[in-house]
Amino acid sequence: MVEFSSNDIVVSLSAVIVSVENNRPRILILPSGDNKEYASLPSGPYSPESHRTLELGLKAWVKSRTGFDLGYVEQLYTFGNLFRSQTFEEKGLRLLTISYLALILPSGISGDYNACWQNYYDFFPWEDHRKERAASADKLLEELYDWADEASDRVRRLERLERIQFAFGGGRWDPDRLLFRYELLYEAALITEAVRDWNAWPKEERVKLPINRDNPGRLTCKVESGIPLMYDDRRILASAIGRLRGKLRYRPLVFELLPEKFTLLQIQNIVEAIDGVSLHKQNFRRLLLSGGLIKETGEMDRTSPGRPASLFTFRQSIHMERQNVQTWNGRN
Amino acid sequence: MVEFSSNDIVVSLSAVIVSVENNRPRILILPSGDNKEYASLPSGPYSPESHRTLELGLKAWVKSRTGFDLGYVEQLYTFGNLFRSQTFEEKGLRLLTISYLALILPSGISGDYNACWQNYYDFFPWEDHRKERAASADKLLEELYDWADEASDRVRRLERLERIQFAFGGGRWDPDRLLFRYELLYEAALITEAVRDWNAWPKEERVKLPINRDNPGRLTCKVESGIPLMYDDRRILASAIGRLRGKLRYRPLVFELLPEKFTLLQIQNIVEAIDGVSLHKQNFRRLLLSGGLIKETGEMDRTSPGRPASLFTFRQSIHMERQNVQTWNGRN
DNA sequence: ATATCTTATACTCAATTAGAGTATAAATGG
DNA sequence: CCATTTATACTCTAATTGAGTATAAGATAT
Repeated sequence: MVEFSSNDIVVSLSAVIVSVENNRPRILILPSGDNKEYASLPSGPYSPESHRTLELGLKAWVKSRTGFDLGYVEQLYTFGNLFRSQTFEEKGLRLLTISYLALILPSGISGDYNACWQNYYDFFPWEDHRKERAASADKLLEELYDWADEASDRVRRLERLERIQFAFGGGRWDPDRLLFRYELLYEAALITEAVRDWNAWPKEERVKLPINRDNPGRLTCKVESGIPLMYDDRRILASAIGRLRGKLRYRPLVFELLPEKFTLLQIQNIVEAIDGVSLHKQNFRRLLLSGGLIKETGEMDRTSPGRPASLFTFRQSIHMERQNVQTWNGRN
Repeated sequence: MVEFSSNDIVVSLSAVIVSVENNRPRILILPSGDNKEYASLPSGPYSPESHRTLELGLKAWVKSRTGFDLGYVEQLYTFGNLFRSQTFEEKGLRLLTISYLALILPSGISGDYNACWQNYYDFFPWEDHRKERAASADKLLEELYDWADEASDRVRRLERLERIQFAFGGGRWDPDRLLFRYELLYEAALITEAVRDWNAWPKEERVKLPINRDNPGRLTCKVESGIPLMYDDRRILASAIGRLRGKLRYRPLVFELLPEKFTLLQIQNIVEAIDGVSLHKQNFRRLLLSGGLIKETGEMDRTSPGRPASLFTFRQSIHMERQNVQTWNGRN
């Protein structure tokens, strides 16, 4: 048997906690302040002696940092590569981060905690296409084309163009590709963190960083590319939102974000907020009704103007995640 | 900042390495022997000082244990709960396992390595429905109904029945629910590991184990429920195969398991082997041809009897994972 | 009361896709 | 020539999707 030694590994648990209020998708962050330069996701170290499972560890940390009791929690990805967290690595430690996605109902934050809600489009301004294609998407696209032009040879240039096409969709805008877009923008040094990370490391290590832009210093604030976060927290956030968008399409996750009783428009608004696109109302309705996941309560919602809407509940019978594929592709 | 201490955590990397040969889906395992009671997945501890990334660490271990250079590798899930690995936990260590799925082309194993290929239906005999519904599926189903009857009250009994329905499909058999089925069988103590784990722990801890069968000792070999593996390796395997099945449906992963040039039947056979179901040949063909992922080479395959088949290659242009949803639901 | 605004809901229609099957083609070994 | 095997083309129907139009039922302004 091989000798196990892992004294130089630090395991941390990070949470992307999402809720939607007033058509705004929000996540919980711990703001920057004092000596902290960047805001960060709620997180804490995993300690086996106090936590029976990883998930319980995560919940305990989130509770202690934000006051929230998490319900629906899903593990996402474990990050462990080099060049993620300078402060740890300088001490010879490797940071291993297990990331989680959590969905909760909107609610306030007690004054005891230094956490706050923030619209996640503040971090990805190019992602919100609900009213119209986000302006910053086109600006970033221009910058990406410049970046493609800067490639050292023809093959590399074509490869960059192809990735740009895939990410920003010659044909259709695909909300699920959020992470792919983020990583492309990072590599093109259009994301603040890319430049920050590049500058932080000694010269001889720089080539190993995942930026291959020839002049990474040229990111200035002329392009709106969102608020940076600590370490690679924005990447973790991107992977979480990308996953959430994808999963929403084939699993009944929306109900985690809805009250006991809700109207069909409420569901649609939440899905649209998360996906950043507008949907065809009548078809969305048809899909929901045929899906068999919800049932009418008989009650009416009269809080909004216009004709009152039926209130629905979701069928409790579906404890199991229903595998029913539900798609809502009809754009508006 | 909170004090980080993780001297009591052991991080290991485990691989589920899949290839398909002669319509048999196989995984690489390290057989039991000497003082090892159970076979296990190839794995090794993560050591930050030698591995830049988790994935490189995994590849290095796999190379050293089996001689294989992995190509396509995908991270799956990180397991870290208590009661996973008695040997570690007795020493006060918590085992954290990051699991990976790898796909490779079929090839032999050099005599230098003590690894071997094994059909994965040996571990999940109830999962192969290609020729007909697996016989063991129905036998296990009967046992599960007994288990449901043993529930302490009516509500619990109904909940069990519902889960059984969902897993073994009143309506349709869903290959993707492999993990769900495995966990149900484990809980009903129809999986050898369940009984092993239950017996291994001191009495006062037993209630916390995820088995709530009233008499777990009654698993005998009267039901064929597959070969057990070390620790929770069979659970890891179940999650890997479940994920592979699901992902195969909407991502072009099959090509990792195919040679440069292939016939359409070869693709179909691989998909059928992995999914454990039979598909409608003509419709499968139509789907592949309309998908735009493959192109004809002009050459013919004459190695099999019958009319020769066209040889295809997959379009190299698609570096990016194509998001094209390809479904093959037409059963035979 | 009536017009107007707003949202909900019902219904239509064409285009596409899925599921299942029939028919024919091109090879092989007797 | 035959049967046998696999490949491939084509048909047909039922669903599903994407995009509309039409109508209903409230609140509010005039």
